[in-house]
Amino acid sequence: MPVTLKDVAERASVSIKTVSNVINDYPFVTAETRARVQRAIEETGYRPNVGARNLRRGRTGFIILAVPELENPYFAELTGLVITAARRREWTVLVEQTLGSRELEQAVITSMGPQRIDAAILSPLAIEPEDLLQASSSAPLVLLGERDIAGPADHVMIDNVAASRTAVEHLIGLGRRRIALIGDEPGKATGTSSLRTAGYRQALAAAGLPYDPALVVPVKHYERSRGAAAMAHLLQLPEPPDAVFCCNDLLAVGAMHAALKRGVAIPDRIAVAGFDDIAEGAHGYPSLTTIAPDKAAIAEAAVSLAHQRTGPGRATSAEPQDVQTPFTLKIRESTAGLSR
Amino acid sequence: MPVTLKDVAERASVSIKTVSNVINDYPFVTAETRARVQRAIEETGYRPNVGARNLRRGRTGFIILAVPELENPYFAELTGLVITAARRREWTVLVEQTLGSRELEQAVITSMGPQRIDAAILSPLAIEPEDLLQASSSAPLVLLGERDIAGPADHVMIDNVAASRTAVEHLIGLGRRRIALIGDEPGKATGTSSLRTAGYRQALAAAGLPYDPALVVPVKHYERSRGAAAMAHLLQLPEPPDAVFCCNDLLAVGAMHAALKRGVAIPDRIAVAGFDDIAEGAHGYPSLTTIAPDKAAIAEAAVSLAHQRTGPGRATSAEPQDVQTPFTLKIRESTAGLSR
DNA sequence: AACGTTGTCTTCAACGTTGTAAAGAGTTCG
DNA sequence: CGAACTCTTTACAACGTTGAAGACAACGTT
Repeated sequence: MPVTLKDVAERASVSIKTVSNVINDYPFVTAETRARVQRAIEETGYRPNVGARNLRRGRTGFIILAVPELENPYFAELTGLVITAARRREWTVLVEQTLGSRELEQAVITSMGPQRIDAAILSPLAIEPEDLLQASSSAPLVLLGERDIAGPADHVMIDNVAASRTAVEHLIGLGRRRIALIGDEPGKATGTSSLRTAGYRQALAAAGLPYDPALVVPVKHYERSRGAAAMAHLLQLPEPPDAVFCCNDLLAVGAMHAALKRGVAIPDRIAVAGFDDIAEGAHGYPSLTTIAPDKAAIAEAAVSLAHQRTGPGRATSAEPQDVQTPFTLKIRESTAGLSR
Repeated sequence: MPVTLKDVAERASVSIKTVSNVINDYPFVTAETRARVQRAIEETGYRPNVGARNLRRGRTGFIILAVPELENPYFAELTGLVITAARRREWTVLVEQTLGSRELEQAVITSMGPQRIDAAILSPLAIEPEDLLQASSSAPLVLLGERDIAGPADHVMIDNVAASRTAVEHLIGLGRRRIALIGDEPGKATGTSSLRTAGYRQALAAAGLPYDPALVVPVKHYERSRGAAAMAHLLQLPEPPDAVFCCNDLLAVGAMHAALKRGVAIPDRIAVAGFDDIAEGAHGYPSLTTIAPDKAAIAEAAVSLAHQRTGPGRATSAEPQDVQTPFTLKIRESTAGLSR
């Protein structure tokens, strides 16, 4: 039987409300009663029932974090950071996996889950701009990723174009001239892949290198096996590339595996760079050069935006806000070479 | 403003309770009223407030899943599976990271988190047997891992001894004779590492191979860098091993990296086997031979046990239950060799 | 001495839901 | 034809909490 306010109140010989007042730091309680109540709380081991409290207060204390899948280490890491950031604001995180399904993402933005929530943070893959408009009436929404979709949602992002340009510039700086890209998604005009592809093209153009569509390999899904297949394809071209920029680290890991399996030395014959900075890349063989978004900053910004929207002054900032978080380029063996 | 029972009731011109009755499939409702209420529910878009419902029902609808860290892909994957299994039972999962801290693990087993919970599933690292006894009064607890700790908790496990014995037997079957182990934890008499070490010793003994303590490398933490350091140590021995069994895949990945970096061919000069079957190992270079626990079965069993304990007949099965889930050995390039 | 002020504590109602019990409307039966 | 039954719906209270407002005492002010 959990201890309730009633139990504490009886033990301290005060009303339930006085105990509540002590707990909520209501000022007009004598030091004497406060001490007595405090003691009763400790003796009984009372802990508030946040469910009941939030019912009364008209909030829920929950936010949803919806990511494509926890199996992707990038999202696993981000999830851990969001949980930590949310706790600082007395929020409990409900983790949801959308598996890239448009329906599941719609369910998140319209707050259709079983639990009521104060806000939602979504890392979108499949939703379309029109989905976003329907969601206006539900809980505040924070999207992770560039604002290429108009709609009533805050955004947290890194500058994907600049980041991928930085990565490709690094490859060019190494003297590479035939640079491929793995991770284009031809069907999608919006979304991460199009931005990263744009950065790739910008870097090529700035260096006066030709854009060769044969070197841009589309993938269906950002997972290791697709990266491997893409690399296999590139290696059998008549003129294979001397460097590959992969739109995320999972693709890069798969690509490296495929290359090594065929005896292609990395970075000697092909340099590889990725995006996300997952631990797997840092500790793989060879270790992976990559763009490292500041994941802690992303988590903190997302939770903070959600918090602002749910606070009392939410009317004031009706305009959707954008927050840009920093990134760095981490140069490792897959481009810089092995240090023996 | 969320829709409540009251809104639906007004629209259907019935009492709140009748709406509740319809929702809960109370049999004595005429088809006519039921239809009218159903329509009102659809028109208003009513969705029950599970928080209020569970407050009234005296349950919470939450279980805690506490894992060391989501960054470990094994736990990330397991977490996803537990969330799915819990949803089938109308449970919402609260994910907690213990980071191997004894205090945080204690907090889980004594239900000290902010939210009330119906049950807890813990993958323990640091708690000691005595911690478990204190927890008897709180929510039902399911532990992931062998019952080497007595206490009032259910257990879900694979046969760690048999599993590691299987892995080492595989190495022996390849003709390896100096087989090292990475991942011993000398201080801990209980826990995963001691069981896996035991399986290792059994396999050696069964094959008539000597047990050489110099080949058993302790680590502080099951992470990639520790595996790399351990492998570096093994390679500089006067008589280095020709195979290594790592107590988990992260250690194995780190170990392989360290070996490859030094130009040691895998599996030609050293074969490597791991434990956990994380995706990273399957797609790394070379791909990792490993023990694959049936993670879906673990998740399902854990949630199912928790469910039994919270059901109405909880008194009947006062005895702690153990469930053993299957595993398989996945043979890949790190022992079988590269297929070009 | 009557009054307002201030501080301290309590009563009451409500958040959204469901279990209990009772009320109302037929039906069946002795 | 009243009693006993069945079916259907409703009123009420309660889960644990907190905001609003009230009760009461002690105090200072005119």
